[in-house]
Amino acid sequence: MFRVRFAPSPTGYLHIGGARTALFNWLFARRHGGVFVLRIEDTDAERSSAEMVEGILDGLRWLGLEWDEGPKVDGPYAPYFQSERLESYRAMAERLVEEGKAYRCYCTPEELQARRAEAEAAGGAWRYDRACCSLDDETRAAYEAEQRPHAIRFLVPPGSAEFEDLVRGHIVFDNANIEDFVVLRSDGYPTYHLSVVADDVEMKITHVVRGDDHISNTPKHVLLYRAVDAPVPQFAHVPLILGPDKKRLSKRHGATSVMEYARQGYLPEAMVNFLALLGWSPGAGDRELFTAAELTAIFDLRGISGGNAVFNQEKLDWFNQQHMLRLSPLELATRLKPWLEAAGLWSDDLLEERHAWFFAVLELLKVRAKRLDEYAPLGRFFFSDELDWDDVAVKKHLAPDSAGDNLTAVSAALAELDTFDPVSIETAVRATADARGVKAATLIHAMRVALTGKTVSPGLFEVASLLGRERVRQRVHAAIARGAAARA
RNA sequence: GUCCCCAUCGUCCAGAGGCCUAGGACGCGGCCCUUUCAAGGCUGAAACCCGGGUUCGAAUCCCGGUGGGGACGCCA
Repeated sequence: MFRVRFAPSPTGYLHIGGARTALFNWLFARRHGGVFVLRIEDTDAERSSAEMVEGILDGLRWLGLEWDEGPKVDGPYAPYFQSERLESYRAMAERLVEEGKAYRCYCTPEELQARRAEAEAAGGAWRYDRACCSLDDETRAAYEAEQRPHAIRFLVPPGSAEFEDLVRGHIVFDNANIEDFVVLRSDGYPTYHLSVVADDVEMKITHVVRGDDHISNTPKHVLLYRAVDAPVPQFAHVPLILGPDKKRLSKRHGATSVMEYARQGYLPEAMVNFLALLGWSPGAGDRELFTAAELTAIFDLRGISGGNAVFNQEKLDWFNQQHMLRLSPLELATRLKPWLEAAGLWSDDLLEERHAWFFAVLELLKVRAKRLDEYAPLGRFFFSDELDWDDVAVKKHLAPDSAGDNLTAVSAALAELDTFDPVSIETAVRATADARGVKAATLIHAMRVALTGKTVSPGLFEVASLLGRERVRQRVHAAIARGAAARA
């Protein structure tokens, strides 16, 4: 049974990179019938907050990445907050000290910083000098007697740390390049290295799928696994997501929080599809559009590419539109509700007695919208009689001398229609154009401005049909007046 | 600076020695459709970082260089 985990630190919202890591873990678990664990790494009390935990949970829920064990779900290895598992880390650290695999370090952060700065000024890379490793018994006893605060450092053994990475292959680090890292801070809290390993061991994690930025931490982890005699899990380090400038994606690049995209009108299914294909490929075939369910059926770690990937919002837009196009009318309508409400265009009968009309409207709008936020501005004229007039359009299509007569004629022709469907309307408009010796386009453009206030809209005949005979009549007449006013 | 990772169109990917005249997608250009804008169809421009090997044959394997990224915290 495969067990994977996503282990975010609640020091910020769920960002794009974390979301993709979570997605890969989730897909891997679902693909192999494994368990997806969510563990909150809140051992940095200073920077962690409950609010951020909620933010991360919201992000995961929005994406649909439900976890099998973790906050609010629980499981055999609860609790899933590291701040509630401190005893376990302390025990592991003490065990390492007892076994001579770690030692107490009495150097203060200030001293270390000074020594580090000194070494760097001299042009060398600083590595802890093991000052406290070779303390004589007397000094050590004295320190202990006065209960001097101390951290616990792992004693890096000679040799090398190597591991098999599922996406990179064999990776070797010379232990000489690894310093005696702190595993337990002087305040009794574990550092990341200790807590991840301790938890991954206890939670029986079999595959660690995480960002590339952890690759240089991995040898430390391997050393810890060995020190406590635990089986080393499989690692898979996935490439990072970069901004357009090829730098690691960060706030500088604009929206990086997943929920920010939700607020911008993106669909979670589009985000999932897009993220899945950022750094991963199903291999053969040219298909790019997938649902989450489809992805869980084909996801394979072997399809992860080696190089970093640049986040391309234009492609996200495309995915978003494609997924919107595939939503059922009811589903689309449901997602749109908050947006139309915010625009003051919503009313409950849109999903009740007027649903057929509403769905038809959405059908016309959805090929023109890339995001959910675009429906209201695009289709406002369907829902409200207060048109947002484009002055240039009025001047061009309504103000000309012939415009009034043209519209009057069209209006008269439409009034004769038995049925107010697109085909009948089109026939009537074209016939009117012929009768008046003008191009149909002239009437169509004037009609469009009359009905929508703008020069851009869905097909005029569909628009007119959906607006209905009465509203069309009223708007055309209002437009004639407006045109006359603009002329004067 | 040290260590590690990576390297195919502008971007995301395909390519696991001959199938490559290097394929798809986004974006960009053109054409078609057409009442505008989209969507859709067709189509064009656009890449194997460089240098050495190995091989009958290399985008694919090896070495070096260059370039990019990441890590070097009592952050995670």
